[in-house]
Amino acid sequence: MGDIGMDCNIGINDIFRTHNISPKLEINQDDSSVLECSICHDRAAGKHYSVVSCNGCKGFFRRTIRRNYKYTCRFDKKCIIDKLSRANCRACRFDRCIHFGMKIDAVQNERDLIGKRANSSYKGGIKTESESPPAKSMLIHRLSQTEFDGTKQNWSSSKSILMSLLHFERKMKHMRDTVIKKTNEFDFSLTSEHINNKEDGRVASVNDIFTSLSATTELTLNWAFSLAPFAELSNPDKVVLLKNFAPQNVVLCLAFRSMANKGHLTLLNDCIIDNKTDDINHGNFYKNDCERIMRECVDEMFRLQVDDVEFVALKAAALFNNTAPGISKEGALRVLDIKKKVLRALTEYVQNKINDPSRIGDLVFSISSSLRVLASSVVENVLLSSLIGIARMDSLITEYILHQDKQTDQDDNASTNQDSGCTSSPEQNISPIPYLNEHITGNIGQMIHKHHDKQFGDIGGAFANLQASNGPTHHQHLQGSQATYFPEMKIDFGQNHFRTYHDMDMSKLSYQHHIAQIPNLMSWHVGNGSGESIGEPFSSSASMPLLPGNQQGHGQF
Amino acid sequence: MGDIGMDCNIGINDIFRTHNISPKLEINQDDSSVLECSICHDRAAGKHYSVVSCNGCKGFFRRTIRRNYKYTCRFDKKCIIDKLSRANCRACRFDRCIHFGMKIDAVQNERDLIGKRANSSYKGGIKTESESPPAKSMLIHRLSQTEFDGTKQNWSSSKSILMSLLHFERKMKHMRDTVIKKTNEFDFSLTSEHINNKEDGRVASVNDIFTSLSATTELTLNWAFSLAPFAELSNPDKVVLLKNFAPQNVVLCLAFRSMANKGHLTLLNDCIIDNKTDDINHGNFYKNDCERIMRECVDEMFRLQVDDVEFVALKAAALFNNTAPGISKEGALRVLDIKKKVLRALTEYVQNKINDPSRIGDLVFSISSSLRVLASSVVENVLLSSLIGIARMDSLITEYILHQDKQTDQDDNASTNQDSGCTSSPEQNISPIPYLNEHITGNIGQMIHKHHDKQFGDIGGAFANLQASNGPTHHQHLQGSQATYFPEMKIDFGQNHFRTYHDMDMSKLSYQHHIAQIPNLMSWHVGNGSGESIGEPFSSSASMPLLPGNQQGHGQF
DNA sequence: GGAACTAGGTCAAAGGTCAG
DNA sequence: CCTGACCTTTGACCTAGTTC
Repeated sequence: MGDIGMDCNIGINDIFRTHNISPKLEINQDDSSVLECSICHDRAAGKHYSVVSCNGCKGFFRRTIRRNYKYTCRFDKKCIIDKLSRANCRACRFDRCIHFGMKIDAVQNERDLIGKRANSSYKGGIKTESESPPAKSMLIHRLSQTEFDGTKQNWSSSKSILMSLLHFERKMKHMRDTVIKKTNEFDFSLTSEHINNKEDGRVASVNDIFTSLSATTELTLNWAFSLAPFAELSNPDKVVLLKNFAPQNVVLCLAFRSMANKGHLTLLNDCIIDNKTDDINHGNFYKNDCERIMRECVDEMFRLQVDDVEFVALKAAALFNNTAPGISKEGALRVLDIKKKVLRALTEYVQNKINDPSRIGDLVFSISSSLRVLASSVVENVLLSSLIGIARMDSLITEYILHQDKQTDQDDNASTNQDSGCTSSPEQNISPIPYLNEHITGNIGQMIHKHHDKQFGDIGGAFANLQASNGPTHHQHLQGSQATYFPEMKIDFGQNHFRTYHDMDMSKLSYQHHIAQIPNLMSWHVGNGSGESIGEPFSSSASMPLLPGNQQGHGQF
Repeated sequence: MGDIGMDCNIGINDIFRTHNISPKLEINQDDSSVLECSICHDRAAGKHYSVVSCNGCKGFFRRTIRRNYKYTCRFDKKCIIDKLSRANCRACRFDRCIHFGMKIDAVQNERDLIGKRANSSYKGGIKTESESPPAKSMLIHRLSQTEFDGTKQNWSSSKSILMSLLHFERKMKHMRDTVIKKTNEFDFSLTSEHINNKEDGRVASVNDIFTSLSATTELTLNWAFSLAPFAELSNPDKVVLLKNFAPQNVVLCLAFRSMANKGHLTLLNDCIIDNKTDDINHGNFYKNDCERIMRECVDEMFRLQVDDVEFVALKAAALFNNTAPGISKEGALRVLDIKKKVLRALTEYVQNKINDPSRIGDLVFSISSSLRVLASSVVENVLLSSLIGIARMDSLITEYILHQDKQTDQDDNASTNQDSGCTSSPEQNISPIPYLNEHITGNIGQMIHKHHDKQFGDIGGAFANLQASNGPTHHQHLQGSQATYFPEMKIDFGQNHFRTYHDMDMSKLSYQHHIAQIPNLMSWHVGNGSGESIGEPFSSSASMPLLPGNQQGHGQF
């Protein structure tokens, strides 16, 4: 209390000053929620005792003065005062009130009881259900309505960071249906699929999987671009971060969404992937990933009971990855700064939330350690799905999950009908960074992914020779109607698959000789269920011991 | 929505806002004011944590959450909870609290003191404050002095955990030279190598790389078995954890050892791998991994200035992975408990060491997020090295890095001369867990890794045909003395390589048809630098745009 | 008169206390 | 040590007085 003297220059000046600085400008420009309490960074409710402050600090100051409380800090007078911790140390909170200029004299004496609502009308009438929902829904309404214009986001305090993240998370949720609907217009699947219902919901088809993947990616982009610190990065850095982050986000969101489930994953469009029952549509192709994501991520999230705040913070930490391959030096520094802030906010939140000193480490370690490795697995699956011809990809998946730069130098018309709005903005100023897709972790994946050589014909020929020299016994499926991914091969390839080839813009991405390396996979995955697929390369059940289930057995094998 | 769960979206606000949702509906519904506690039917004192409840249950719930108590019912989880018996079974009482909807998130963190106890006896807060500074400086001192004998290990307190870990870390360091010397007796390399010195030290040969890999693995096993909580696990669980951990540990130790370096990695035997200059021995095979490990791990460790304590704690957290594939349920629980203790110890250490609230999150996130993905990349590299014939593996690498179960039904004598003492113990009681090598993350790697088919001869033949059909121009290096990995091929394979084949026990692991799929990779990686390597499959610099640097240009290409 | 502010007050539901 | 009756503080929401 001794330092009150410093701020005792209250008087006529202050009265004038209040008016002069009146922040009307900000208020009507944006929503009032932008104003932040000087003392604790909570949302302010206007000026109180000359200081922009929240209701809590207002009441606290009034009570303190009225009742002449004296506080003593039990620590070293440096307590952090934010929304979560402001009640922890009243001495430091009051210090801040004084420091930021709350006027003791502005606290008036107790008034006469004005209690018009004395005990009867207020309680019964007002609070019964009819009025309390408006109050709450107003907040949510305002949160979801408020348009953060980027300049107004406050990323300085832990609290405001988490609030921003939560806000935009909520916003993305609202966009979900719209995005899914739009994405649904694109047909990802290349095979006819059975619709399959279980007690938990509709079992995901290949189309469902890729629709959810694409929609998740679109939401991810929207989300990232809403975040002020992200928007301030250079365009190349934005792309680098997004490419690095998008696959991880797929895993993260999938896991979080599936947290409460028992034994299945719930896709963005509410379809489920079950790792227990066999799936006739995708032949257990995704089961392995599914099992891993559940064991390493979903179960861990469930064990930890990860909440919304922790989820958004981990998400942001993964986005702002200062070691993302290809990031600029300045970008790395800025990104690191943000990452640290986010993780600091998470730490403070977790430690305030629960008195469990092991939680922060457990949470961060358990989730982050599996995130990238799972993401890389998912990416490889997607890559395989496209190579093998299970599904075709839209531009979003191609660019942000498979990390294939879009090029426009050649004729491709198949991929033009499906540009999703938000992708255009990040793409305009991209410099040609040599990008390593590190989600395809190892050498094998990377080799398949990266090499753009020009020996298509050569390898294609080698491949053809391989087939020829082995004779029909082992590889005769390649002569069936499904066997066609190489225009050069000229072996009865159907229109359908030719289109696939173009849709994926594979001619520019030069996976050709690698495709040549996985002929078996092609026949394994393509065109089952039609009854006429020929030549399973893994001809006996013993040959595929690691894909359990009954994907053998269709056709005549 | 259904997306993130309606009740999960507790924002920070909600912690303080719970009381807004307070419709007094129940009041007039019941007679006068005799509200009844939902949990124990005692007289309620209003709503608490969203549930109409009595003061007792309110306080009980708050204490349980605050202090993170875990209860176990001694009976059959059906205990009656009423006013008289509510204190009899905490587990069932807490169950009812949860069941009737008490919100964990509504429990706030501790607040400032309000009452009278300030005068004398209260000890909260002050106690830890005054004791922690000595603990900090003393810790390191005592850690470096204390001698543990294994049976006396104390894993209950944070301090003692870190001391144990530091102690055994130091012990491993002392064993280094011995282990390296022993490992050196085995010749890993299959090619003649040039010895190359740079200002920083000797450039690692292939032999150096695998010697260090094997020696690191051996030290890892020794280290793990020294740890009391590890030793108490079942043998199968030990193996599961070690297989999961060993590759990560390779990355972790490599990065930590190289932390102070600028631009190169230092192997266990002090040789260096430089990612800048070309290396004629391994033809830049490892450069990509090297670059990634440096950027994602070494640089981050340097930035964070990770110290010994933090290092050992992260190591232990990675070892005690409760989601390791194949772990038993009981094992997972025990391992989780240890992991949490370790991470708690790390958290406390970091927060005592430095007043930087962001550090713990930054440290754990930055290191753990890249660990597994890097490890999987290294594993794939090792796998490729052995498949391609760059090097042969000893039993340690085969088992703990490549995760290939040893089998003894066939004749192999080459691997008997190098069993390293500690490996025998975990192996005796291993039940045949189907083990998925998750370090080879994606489908591509997993397919290569997992399929045990019986088509060796067939595919081997296919491979031979491929070589033949391509003619000598492209693959003729395979006909050099190094070119022999398939006994069936009968192309001049030397005794040495026959032994390699047996060492790896490849006949059981059947990578064969996949090997057939990567012929190009072999010629790319093998045997360049000798001046006579012919037929780089990636023939122009434009063909490998994603490996920046100057690795093109050796040989005549 | 009324919109915008900022004093004031209210009270459910957080918190803490400390004998038992 | 935990319990729980009892007390204090908090802060979202509301009213009212003042100014423009």
